[in-house]
Amino acid sequence: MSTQTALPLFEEIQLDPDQRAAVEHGDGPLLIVAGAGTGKTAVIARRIAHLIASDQARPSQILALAFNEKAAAEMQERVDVLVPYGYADVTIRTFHSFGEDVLAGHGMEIGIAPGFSVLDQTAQALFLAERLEELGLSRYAPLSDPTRYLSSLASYFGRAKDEPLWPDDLRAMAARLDEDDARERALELAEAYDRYNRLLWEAGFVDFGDLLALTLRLFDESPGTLRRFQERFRHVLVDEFQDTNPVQFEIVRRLTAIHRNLVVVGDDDQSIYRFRGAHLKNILDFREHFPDTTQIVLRRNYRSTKQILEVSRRLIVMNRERLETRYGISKVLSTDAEGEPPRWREFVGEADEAEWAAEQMAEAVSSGQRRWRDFAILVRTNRTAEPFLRALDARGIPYYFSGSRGLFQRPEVKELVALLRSLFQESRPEYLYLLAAEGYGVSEEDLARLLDRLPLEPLSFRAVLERAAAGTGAFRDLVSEEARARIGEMLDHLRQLREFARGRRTGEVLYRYLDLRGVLRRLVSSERFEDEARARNIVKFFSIVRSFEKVAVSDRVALFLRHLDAIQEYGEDPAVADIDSASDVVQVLTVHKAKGLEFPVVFLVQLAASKFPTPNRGGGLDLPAPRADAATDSESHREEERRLCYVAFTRAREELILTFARDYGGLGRERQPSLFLQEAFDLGKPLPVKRRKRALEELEVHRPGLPADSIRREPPVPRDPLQLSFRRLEDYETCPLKYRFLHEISVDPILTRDHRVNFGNAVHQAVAFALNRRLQGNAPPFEQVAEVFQRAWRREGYRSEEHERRRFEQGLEALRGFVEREVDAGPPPSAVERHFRIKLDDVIVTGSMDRVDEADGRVALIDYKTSELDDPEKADANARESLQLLVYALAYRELTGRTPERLELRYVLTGDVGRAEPDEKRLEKTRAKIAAIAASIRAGEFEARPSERNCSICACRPICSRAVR
DNA sequence: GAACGGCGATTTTTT
DNA sequence: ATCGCCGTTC
Repeated sequence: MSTQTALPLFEEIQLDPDQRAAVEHGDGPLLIVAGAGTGKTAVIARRIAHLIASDQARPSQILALAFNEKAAAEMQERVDVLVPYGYADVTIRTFHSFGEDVLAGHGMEIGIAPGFSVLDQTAQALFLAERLEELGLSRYAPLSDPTRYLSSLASYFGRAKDEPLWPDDLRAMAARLDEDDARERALELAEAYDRYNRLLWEAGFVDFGDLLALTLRLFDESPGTLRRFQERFRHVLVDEFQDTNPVQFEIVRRLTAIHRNLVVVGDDDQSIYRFRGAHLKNILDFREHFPDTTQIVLRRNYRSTKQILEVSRRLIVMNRERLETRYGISKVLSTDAEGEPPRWREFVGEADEAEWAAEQMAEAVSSGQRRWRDFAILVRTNRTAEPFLRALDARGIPYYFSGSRGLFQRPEVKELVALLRSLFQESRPEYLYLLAAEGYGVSEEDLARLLDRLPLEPLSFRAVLERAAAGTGAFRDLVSEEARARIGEMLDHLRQLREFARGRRTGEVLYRYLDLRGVLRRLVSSERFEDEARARNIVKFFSIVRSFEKVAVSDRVALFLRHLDAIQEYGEDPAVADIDSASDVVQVLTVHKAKGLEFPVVFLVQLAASKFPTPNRGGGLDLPAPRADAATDSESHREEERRLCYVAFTRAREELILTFARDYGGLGRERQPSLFLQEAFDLGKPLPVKRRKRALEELEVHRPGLPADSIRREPPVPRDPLQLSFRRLEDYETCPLKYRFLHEISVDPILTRDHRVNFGNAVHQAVAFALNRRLQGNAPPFEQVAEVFQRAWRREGYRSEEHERRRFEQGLEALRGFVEREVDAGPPPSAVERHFRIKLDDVIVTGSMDRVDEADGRVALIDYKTSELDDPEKADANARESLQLLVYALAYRELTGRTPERLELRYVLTGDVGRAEPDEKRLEKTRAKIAAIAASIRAGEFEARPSERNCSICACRPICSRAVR
C-alpha cells in the first residue's frame, strides 16, 4: 500500500498501473497474483469501492470472502473507509460465517434442523467422546485407551469435509486400497464418519466443516436456492485464495457459475495452511478452471527494502510448485526502498541466541532509534519460544507472546481448578495437594512428611491436613510452624467457600476465592507486565465458566467440573489470553500468526536443521487416497516449510535478522544451520560438524527460570544404600521429577489410579495364580483362574460401565487363551514371581520376575504384558530392548552365575511373543545406566523432563507444575 | 552406496 | 510408539 496518507476519497489515492488494472477490471474471472507487500487487501477494498462508484454493482450485490476473521475484519475496515457514507452493506464474511448464514436461511431444504447449533472444536470433542461407543470403532478406540484417537478422528472428519468427501466417497476410496490392513482401517474410519454425521444430524448439530460441506450440498441439491444467491451476488471476491480448500473453491464456483464475476487474490508462495486442508492447487490450477481468466501480477512491493526482497526471492525460487514455473510468469518484486542486507548470526547455545536478540532490541530502544513495538521475534513453533521469553523477562522488556494453547497450564489457572476440585471432589486429593503446594506455598518437604503418614493412618489426605493444622498428637511437630499456618488458612478458606457455594454459580465461587486471597487486588495494582498477563488469563478462565453457564442445565460447580474433565481429557487447551495489540511491546509470534503482519525489524530465530524446516512426520490419520510416494510427500512438506520461511522473511520492512544456535540441548552433536539459511545466503556445503560443548548446555538448566515454574530445589539428603527397582529406574529415566514425586515424596496414595493399572494388576494376578498351580503340578480349571481375575478386578477409572464391561470381557477372553496355551499345554515354569535382591556396585536392585523357565539346560526369563501390541513384528525388538528384561538378566546372572539364554515378552491380550537373546553389550550398558541413574539420584538431580508424550500418560500430571498439555 | 542401528525429538491453527 | 537423521558397517 502507498505510504502516502491520502484522504479517504478513494478516487484520489495513488494506484500503480497493475493495481489500477485489477481495480478497474470489468466482468469475468480475474486472478490477481499478489506477492508479499503488494497491497492486496487494499486492492480488493479499492475494487469494491470502484464497483460501487462506477455503478457496476450495488453494495448488496457484492460478496467478499476471507478465510479468517482477522482478514475479514481488516477488509471491512478498509471498505468502510473507502466507500461513501451510506453504502456499507457489502457482504464481507469468512467462508464459515457465510455458510452458517446460508444454512440458517435455507438449510431446511435439505433437512437440516432449523435452529441448529454449531459445535466449536471443544464441543465437537465432547460430542465425540460421549458417543464414542456408537461410532462402531475397534482399532481406533482401543479398550486400553478408548479416547486415544479422539482428536485425530475429529481432524480426519474435518479433512474429509474440506474436500468434501461424503461417507460413500470414503467407502469407495477405501475399497480401492490394495493392502488389506490399510483398507480395513480406511473402512473403519469411513463407517465412523458416517455414524458421526448421522448422530450430529439427529441431534441438530453441525460442526465447522459442515458449515462449508453442507452449504455446497445445499447448492447442489437445491438449484432454486443457489439461483437466488447467484442473482443476489453479482460480484464475488476471495482474499487469500492460496489458503482456501477445495470445498471453498467449489462454493465460489457455484456462486459465480452464471455471471462468472469472480475475483481471487492470492500468492502461491504464501500458502501455509496445508495441514488444515488448504490446497495449493486451487490457485495453481485456477487458469485451468477458468481458461478465459484475466491474470494480473502485482509486482510492486510497498513494504520491504530491496535487500530483504532479494534474499527472500533467492529462497522461494527453490520451490518447484509455483505459478512462476507453471506458467513462466515473473513475480519478481520491485521496490525503491534500500537498506542493510539481511544478516545472519550463529551462537553457541540457545540462551546466547535469545540474549543477543534481547540485547539488540534493548540497545536500539535505549538509544531512541526504535520502540518496542517495532520488533518481532518469529519462531517456528510455540514451544521453542521459551528462551526468548526468558531473555526478554530478564531485561524487563515488555512483550506479547501468542501461544496457541496453554491456558490450563498457567499456574494461576491451575490454582483455580485445584480450588474447585478440592471443594467438590473429595475423591481427588491430588488437587488438594496442588492447592496447598502451589496456591498456598506449603513446602514440598512438609507435604512429603504428611504423605508419609498416610499409609499409617486410616485417614484421608484431607483429614491428615486437618490434624497437621491443629497440631494434635502425632502431628504436632510433623510440619513447620509456617506450613501449619498456611494449611490452616487454606482449610479455613475451603470451609468458608463450601458454605458460600451452596446454591451459587461457579463464577461466584471463584470470585469469592480470588477475593479471599486478595489476588485480584494484587494483580490489578501491579505495574508488572506478567501480572497483567496473569489477570487476563484469570479473566479468560472466567469466560469459559460463563460460556458453560449459558449451555448448562444447572450451573453447579460439580457439573462444571465434569465439563472441565472432558475438556482436559480430550486434549482441548485454550490459548492464553490475548493482550492489547496496540501496546508498545515486542511481539513474539509463530510465523503462522505473523502472516499478514509487518514489522520494521524482524528476528527470525532458531533457523537450525530439524527446527526449521521441521522434520516431515506423518502423524494423524490419512484420507484413503492412494498414498503419494514418500519422496514426493517429503518434498512437498519441505516446500510448505519454505513458503513459511518466505512468509517470515517478507514480514520485515527494514531489517531482517536471522539467527540459530549450534546447540539446543538434546542432539549429541552440533546443529547445522537451516537448509533455508544455506539457500537464502548461498552458503553452499554445510559447515563441518563439531562435538557439542556439553557443559554450556548443562548450565542452561540451572539458569534462573520463569517464576513459579520450577520445583524448589533442596539439598540432597543421604541416600545410602540406594535401593532401586525396575519401576524406579524406568520412572527416573522417563522423568526424574516423576521419580521424586512417586518414590521420594510418595504421592502415590493421593493419586487417582488409571484403569490400565487396575486391569494389568488383575490379569497379572490371575496369570500368576495359574502358573503357580501349574508349577505345583496341577493346572487349575479355567473357572478358578477367572475367579481370581474377578476378585482382583477394581472398578476405578473406566469411562463407563460399558467400557468396564468390555474390558472385563477382554481380560477374561485373554486369560482363556493364556490358560490354553501356557497352562494346559506347554512346559511348566521353573519359578513364578521370582523375587530378587542383588547388589550391583553400590546399588541394591530389587524386582520380581514373572516367570523363569529352566528346561533342557536353557534358561528363559519371561515377563507378561497386558499392554496392546500394535505391530507383532515389533515384539522381538521390544524384548531385545526391554530395560526390564535386561535388569532381570543381570539379576539372574548375579544370583546363579549364568546368563539366561533367552528373554521373552508375552503379550497376554494377543498371544504374541517377543524373543531375544541378551547380548553382552546391552547388559553392560544396562549396568552403566543403573549406575548413572543412581549417581544422579544421589546428587539430588530431579529436573523435570516434560514432553507431551511423557506427561500425557503420567499419573503425576495433576500435581505437576511442569507438565505440558 | 545401501542397510543397519543408535539416538533424539515429537507442528503449524481456523472456523 | 515412531520416525528421521546421521554415523557406522559391510
